[in-house]
Amino acid sequence: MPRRHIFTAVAWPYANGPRHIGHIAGFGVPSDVFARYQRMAGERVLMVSGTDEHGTPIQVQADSEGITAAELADRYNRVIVRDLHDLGMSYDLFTRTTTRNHYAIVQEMFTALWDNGYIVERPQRSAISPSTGRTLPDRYLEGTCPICGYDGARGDQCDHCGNQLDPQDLIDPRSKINGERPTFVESSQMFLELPAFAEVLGSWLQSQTDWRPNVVNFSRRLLDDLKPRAITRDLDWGVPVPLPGWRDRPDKRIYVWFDAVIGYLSASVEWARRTGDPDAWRPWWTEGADARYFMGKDNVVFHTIIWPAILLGASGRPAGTPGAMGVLRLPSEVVSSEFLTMEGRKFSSSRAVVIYVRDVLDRYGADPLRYYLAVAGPETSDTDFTWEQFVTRNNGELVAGWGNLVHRSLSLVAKHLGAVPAAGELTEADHDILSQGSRAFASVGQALGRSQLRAGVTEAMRVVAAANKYLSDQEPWKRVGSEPDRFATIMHCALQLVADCNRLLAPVLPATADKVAAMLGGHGPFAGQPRVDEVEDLDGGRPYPVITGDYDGVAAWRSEPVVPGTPVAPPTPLFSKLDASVVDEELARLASS
RNA sequence: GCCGGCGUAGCUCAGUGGUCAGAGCAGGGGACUCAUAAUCCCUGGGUCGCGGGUUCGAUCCCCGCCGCCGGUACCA
Repeated sequence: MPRRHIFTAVAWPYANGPRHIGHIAGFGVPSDVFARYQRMAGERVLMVSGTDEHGTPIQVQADSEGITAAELADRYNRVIVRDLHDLGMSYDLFTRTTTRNHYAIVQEMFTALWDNGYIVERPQRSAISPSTGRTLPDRYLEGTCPICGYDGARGDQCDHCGNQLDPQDLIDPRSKINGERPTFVESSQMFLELPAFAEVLGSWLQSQTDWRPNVVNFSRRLLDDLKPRAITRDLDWGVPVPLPGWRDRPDKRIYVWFDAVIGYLSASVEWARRTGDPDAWRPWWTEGADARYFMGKDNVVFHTIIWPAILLGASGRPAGTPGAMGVLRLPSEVVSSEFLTMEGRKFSSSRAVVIYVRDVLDRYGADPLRYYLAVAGPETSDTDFTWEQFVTRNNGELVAGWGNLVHRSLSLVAKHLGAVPAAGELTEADHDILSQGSRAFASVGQALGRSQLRAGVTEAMRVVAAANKYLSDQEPWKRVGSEPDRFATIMHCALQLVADCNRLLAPVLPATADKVAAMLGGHGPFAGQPRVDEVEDLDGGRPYPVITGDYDGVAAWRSEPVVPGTPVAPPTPLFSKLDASVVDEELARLASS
């Protein structure tokens, strides 16, 4: 079977701070498990992302710290790169939106849309901060609600009475940033003509029968009321507008969301250029490829409406001619996760309801976190994270389930045999357990290929449990001296199951998988691990770190026979049992931070 | 307000128009000792939110209600 091209597009984390585990649960673990599975299954995967660094929030935060937006973005780009690398995210390229390559591609796409008539200039009335001259987004506006009189109404909506508001109607409007009264100024902005794509988007969405229902339903409703959307702002931090009279203006920039989604394309191009073949990205952007996009549900509108509209318009659809990037394929699936809540509350950095990825990695390691988020993450509905469940899953499933299977099997072999034994005659029980291992590749693979992590991991862990039961039933430790042949056969089967389960779990537990593979006597790459490279900007900009990796030669998604005679050393524990006091410690951290 | 989702054993969740509604964990009992007191077996426990309706029959379909949550795109 020919290898398919599978584009794995991972939502771009915003570089205004460290990421918390809710972010990772939404875009991180699901995308990486999917990509790793597809690579093991033999497909050609291109997985890209980067930090999203433009926009008002970064500008505002930089101002408050007395540094430039670029300096702030540099800082958090580095923090996020380190977090995602340590989490084991196997990007082919994790870059950023402040590269010259990205600027160029964004401008190409803008130009293509402009040439096809899908971008038009219109006056727009918007709130401007008098002290900076910058657009003040609705989220930074507050005032008294003209409908109910509530004083904390946001610019676009009153949290008290729930009515949608026009910012200009706010009584006594003020900036949340510095309290000043905004001025409402009419200025020219560029608008993306979303209504022109309504019909094409409608039939495209209609044809998606196997997406998660929440994504399709939500998107179809949006189509009913599409309006042109401003894609520029009065701001000096962002990609310049590539038009005469606009290009050199210091106060007009492309809106952050327009440029951020184009990152999927620019990162693909950057990856290709770095491989030495500037066109190498194209096979992942043609109709024959599979293009999966992973994100939290707050990003759905950008991936099912705005990004497809950009792709369509720049490709000359529904009318026009393809731009410089050619005809670009639409997402084949938009995979959205719901939200993770934290001990019953919504994540909120400002209210210290937050668990940072870095802290979990440092204290408990990447794989336990990946495992938890894969098996108990917000796959189909909002899901609560509790430390108690984290500890319970870690101890009961990783330590006592999978870790124990590996440890007891390898201990017995190392102690009494020193190498993988050959199997003698197989009993029915032997055949049965071996068959459970080999058959699981189909069922677990099907689940992971459809981004059903919970089902896939649960199925793999069922095999782990069956193997533990097999050992308990066969009681090999009673046959060491009395029935050496039977002992060898049982242990051969046990090691085969360890090897099989290790592959089944490798997409979720890549670091652990490498350890187990090594303990079974393997050499060379097994799961494949990312690395951080410091690179030069390809077009003369500043250097920056990227996450990349060579994932060729990862273990195959099938049962491979263990080889008799391979030396087996005594194992070291794979996971650490967590004391119940961890729960109290972490809760205390939350409460006091 | 509008749109959507959820409400199933103590906890976290799965599930189907029809034999006794399931899993894991927690609880109770037992076996074993290779293994990080890990593993394995047995077991108690549920008006499937409430009230109607459709149907021979609904936890799963429809309506209403209560509760919880999310979205409401110029917040990423």
